[in-house]
Amino acid sequence: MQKKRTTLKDIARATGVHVSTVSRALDPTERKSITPEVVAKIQAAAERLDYRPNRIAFGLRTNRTMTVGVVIPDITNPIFPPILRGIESVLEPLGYASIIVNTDSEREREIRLLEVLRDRGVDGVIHAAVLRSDPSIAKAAQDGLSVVTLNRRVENSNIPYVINDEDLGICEMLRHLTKLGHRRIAHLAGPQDLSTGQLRLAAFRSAAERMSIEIDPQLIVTAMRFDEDEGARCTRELLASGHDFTAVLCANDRLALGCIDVLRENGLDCPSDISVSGFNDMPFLQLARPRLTTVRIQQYDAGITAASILLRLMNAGADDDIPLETVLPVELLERESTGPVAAQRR
Amino acid sequence: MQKKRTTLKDIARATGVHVSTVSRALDPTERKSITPEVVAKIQAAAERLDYRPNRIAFGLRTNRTMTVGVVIPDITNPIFPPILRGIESVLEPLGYASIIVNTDSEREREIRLLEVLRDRGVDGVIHAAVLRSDPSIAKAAQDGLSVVTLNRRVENSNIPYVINDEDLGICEMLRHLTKLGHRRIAHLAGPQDLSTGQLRLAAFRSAAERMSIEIDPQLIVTAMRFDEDEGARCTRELLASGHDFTAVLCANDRLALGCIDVLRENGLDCPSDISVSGFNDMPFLQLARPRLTTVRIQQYDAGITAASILLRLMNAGADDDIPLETVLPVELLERESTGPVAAQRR
DNA sequence: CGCCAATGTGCAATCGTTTGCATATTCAGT
DNA sequence: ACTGAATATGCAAACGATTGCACATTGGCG
Repeated sequence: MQKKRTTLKDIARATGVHVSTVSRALDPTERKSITPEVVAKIQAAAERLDYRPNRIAFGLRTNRTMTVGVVIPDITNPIFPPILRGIESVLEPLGYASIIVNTDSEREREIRLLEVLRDRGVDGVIHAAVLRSDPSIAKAAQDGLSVVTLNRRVENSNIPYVINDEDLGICEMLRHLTKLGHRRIAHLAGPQDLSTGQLRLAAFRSAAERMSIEIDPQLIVTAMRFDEDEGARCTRELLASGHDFTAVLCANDRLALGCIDVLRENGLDCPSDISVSGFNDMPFLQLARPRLTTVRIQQYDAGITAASILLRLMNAGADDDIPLETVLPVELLERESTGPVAAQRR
Repeated sequence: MQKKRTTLKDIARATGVHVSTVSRALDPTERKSITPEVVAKIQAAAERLDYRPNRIAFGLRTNRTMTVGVVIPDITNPIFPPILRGIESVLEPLGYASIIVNTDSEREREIRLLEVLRDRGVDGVIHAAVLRSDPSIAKAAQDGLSVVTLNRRVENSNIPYVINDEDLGICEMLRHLTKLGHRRIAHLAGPQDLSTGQLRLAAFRSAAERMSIEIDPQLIVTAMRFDEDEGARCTRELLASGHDFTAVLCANDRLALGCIDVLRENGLDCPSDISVSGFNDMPFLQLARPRLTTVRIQQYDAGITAASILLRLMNAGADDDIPLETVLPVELLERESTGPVAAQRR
């Protein structure tokens, strides 16, 4: 029932020229081949009739939809909104719109949603939910779809990725804890099929080795998801194991929040009994008490960076060489959840 | 550089029938007019060639993009992600994709983004960022665009809207406070150009009247935005006014969080000195201490409801009568930020 | 055996653009 | 004034689907 919009044909009729002339007059790069006064006439008519180009027809003809897909695990996870705003801040001014889809970290969903995006002819995809080995996205990239991955990377591929300096973050955190006197340090690792989980665990191991801290293998527990429930479960496991520890370095903030809750349930105070650290500095973390010591990652900037790379990818001359890896700096935030190792141990 | 996809024409060539026959064979509602064996042959070919319909071409021909626009103030505000998931949960299975845009509550941005959405030929719009009087969206609806507003409503229009039972929520909160003995109750009102702000203030006034509680006009302070900074500012104003109060009923959670911070800065404990209440029960609120007494609104369900109504609107026979107003139930959550009025007043 | 209705398929136009090519006009140079 | 280039515009074919209509085939029935 939409009131019909004015088309090139309408303008052509109104100005007495051919529709192709109108098309050229309205296209900045083609405009030069048209007499200035007829350009003026056409622009005036376009203005008067309130012409708005039909992007669908444009898309069909040119095979460019000016749309990008953004794949994330779950928009409800607060680290993603800032990323999305970052992406939007570079893409939207250029006329791109984005379609955001949530995979809930389910492989079938991810595959299906990727199909959906391709069906809609997106010009590119920013993917913040890839698995470490992810054939579907690799294949899409192979087929010529422009793809950038964010926060994670798919191995053995030449898909550009933007990640945070996980290594440095973990390393600084570990140094921070040792400086406070901690030696028996547990690690709540993230899911190992996600590159962040895997990277942070590897970073933990290698940093410990470098600093000559002996890590009891029993003190490394792996979560199946990055959420509070898993943080709680892993902490219970840790306590049940009977192995002693004075600090827990968690692979992200949500694990840390779950961890602190369980410690409290068991009469252990954070930080006076046990220190706990997070990773990400997610939004709203400042509401939690004790305020969590964590590693800040650049969420908004990550979005900006990924979008910029995607742009270059989409408009790439083959000449253009796009950086495969971009590592964003991180920052240690010392707050209240970590403190000096207690004098008397439990 | 995309590897070219298979089209109806390819299937037609492969099966030796006309492209229109292929189209019909693949369309469930048209299928019945084609001989079963040729349907089978066509489907087999479609399968074999991995045919995926081109939605762009479909959109151009049928004027249906199977895309809806979702307009929100800011995805970074945690009440929106659940709403979006709710919307997605009904629209995505039906083949719709959504384009989400952030207005940052700026009128020009809102107008421009609405244009963007219309340019892209969205089939409908869910608008959670309208102003109380909003000509641009009213005009769009007039032009035949399907629109539903969410959380807010535009006055003097017949645009269907989904809101929460603000009235009931405020009323129950006020009753809760009075039951605790509070009489001198302040109100941190939201922006009055947003219908939630306006509705909640009106509800506050009328509920107070119904309960015969006298409200000092000086104890009503209006925020310019729904955020912590404004909550803080208004609370300072309240304290500076010198008027006495024992409770602050805030128009939303973020105002309440800002309020509590400022009270604490001034040596006032919540709830033992002053009770504070919020509204929305936004995600991550449970991290805050004291845990905030608030009114839970149904965020996910609001998304579901709005999407369902939009669907009916988009597929409306004129016969179909769509509810103009949907009011979702709310629930009072008594937590720690409200308590009995202190024996000795400051 | 012939006629008509029913059924299945093909034809071609259409949606609104873009774009390679053909054509018409202008203009400069001799 | 005539040729040839340069320049501006028009023509028409795409892009990939849908859909009203025409046509051909079949089968039933008198």
